[in-house]
Amino acid sequence: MNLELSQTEENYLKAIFSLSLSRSKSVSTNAIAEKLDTKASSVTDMVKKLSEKKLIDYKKYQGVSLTEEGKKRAVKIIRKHRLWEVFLVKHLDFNWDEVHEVAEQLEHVKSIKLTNELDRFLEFPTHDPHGDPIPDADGNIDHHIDVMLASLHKNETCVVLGVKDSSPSFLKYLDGHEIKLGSEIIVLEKEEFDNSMQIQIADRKISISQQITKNLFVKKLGK
Amino acid sequence: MNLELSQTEENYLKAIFSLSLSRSKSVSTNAIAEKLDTKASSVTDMVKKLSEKKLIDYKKYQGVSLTEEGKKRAVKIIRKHRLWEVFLVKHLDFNWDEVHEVAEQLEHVKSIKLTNELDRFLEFPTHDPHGDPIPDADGNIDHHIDVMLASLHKNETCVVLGVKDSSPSFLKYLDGHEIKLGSEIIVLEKEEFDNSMQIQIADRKISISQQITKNLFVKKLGK
DNA sequence: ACTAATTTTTAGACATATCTAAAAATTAGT
DNA sequence: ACTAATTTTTAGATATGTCTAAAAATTAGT
Ligand SMILES: [Mn+2]
Ligand SMILES: [Mn+2]
Ligand SMILES: [Mn+2]
Ligand SMILES: [Mn+2]
Repeated sequence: MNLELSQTEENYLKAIFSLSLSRSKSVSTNAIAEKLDTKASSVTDMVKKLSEKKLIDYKKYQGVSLTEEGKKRAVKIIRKHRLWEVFLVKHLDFNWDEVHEVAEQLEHVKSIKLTNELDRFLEFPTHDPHGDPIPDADGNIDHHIDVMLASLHKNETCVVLGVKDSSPSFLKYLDGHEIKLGSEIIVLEKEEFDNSMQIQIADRKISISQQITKNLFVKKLGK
Repeated sequence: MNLELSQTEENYLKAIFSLSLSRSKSVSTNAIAEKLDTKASSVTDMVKKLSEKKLIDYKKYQGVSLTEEGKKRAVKIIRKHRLWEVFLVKHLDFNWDEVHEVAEQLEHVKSIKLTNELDRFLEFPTHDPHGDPIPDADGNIDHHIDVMLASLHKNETCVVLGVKDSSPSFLKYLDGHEIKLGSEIIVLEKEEFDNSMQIQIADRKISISQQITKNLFVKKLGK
């Protein structure tokens, strides 16, 4: 039994981890297939392999969940992914919509020293460029207080903490409207009809659709 | 025909490149097998594949050599490898004997922007931690002026520019004797019998074997 | 030039990871 | 509870990269 995982195996663990956060409980074969853009039959094969390695619990037709060891491995990969994203934005002049693809590769580099030294070099960042929390060296990870902008009411004020969708197209949309992490938003109007919002951000008033408001993590501001 | 090369294919190109520098002309199947710690039969298979991709010239039983395109690819990988080594030593507190293994992984990350931004971030270094020259973005590369310490005579003085062998064991030996890039060395004696040398380095006098003197690139100092 | 040693290639096998198509199991609808 | 739709698994193929053992070609020695 090989302790070193292939990049593919690591990607499966990460996918299962992130799927169990939302849908909780056990994760279906199809959900994994969709997330990884592969076929259900391929997932079944891999799931058997990871199960033999005791990284996931799997019973035929019952879906899968990560074991403690599997969870540990997944968190380590996520830690690396997010640290590299911080590096790319802070030091290599990448925009937040360009980092994901590169971090997908960097996250598989195996060296504990590399990860921890990178963490130190970056001065132990707590969040990545998309507002996602970075696990510490022991695997502890803060979870999102998932308040979406969509849940706010007229006249409430908030600050943008993160994005749920971090696809380049969404991030470019936000860039285009100068919505960034830390931006303060006031909800001026909320349309009953399509749930779009009229908001004030800095000194601009704009209208954004529910597609947008459902993908922005925010913190409500007292008052 | 896939333009993206696998890590394995990249490693073959790099191996062939470095073998053609020393032995020049065409590189033998066995030499590649030894360099990559694999079997001759595996090399034959891969060599056919790279030949189909027009990255090497290959005729049965005649050995191989890189095409222009193959050379370009090899140099790009070497550029990445060496830039990452600089990063690890300068910013992540790695010793020069720890970087190679990690750079072997990092060199395969695909992103031209990543490479060029890293180069800028490092302020366009010309040499890696082992004294090897770093190709520029256009693939231009200085070649070693390969004067080895072994070729010097009694009373000649030189400065250490690089190491030929960059195995951890050799590098640790050098650390143990405080021999670094930039160290000035005076040849005090040269033994006829075993070619070992008595040298002066800083204010210490030490004796080093031919195994060592044959693996240190130096620049002679006028007088 | 012939034989022996060495190098290189081929043949056939195996492991990983993927796919399509068909079969089996589960779930949903009435 | 039965049937239909959906999900999941199996079976069989393909592609990559590796290996051992045997065959073929080259090179070296006399
Ligand atoms: Mn990402
Ligand atoms: Mn991210
Ligand atoms: Mn190296
Ligand atoms: Mn080096």
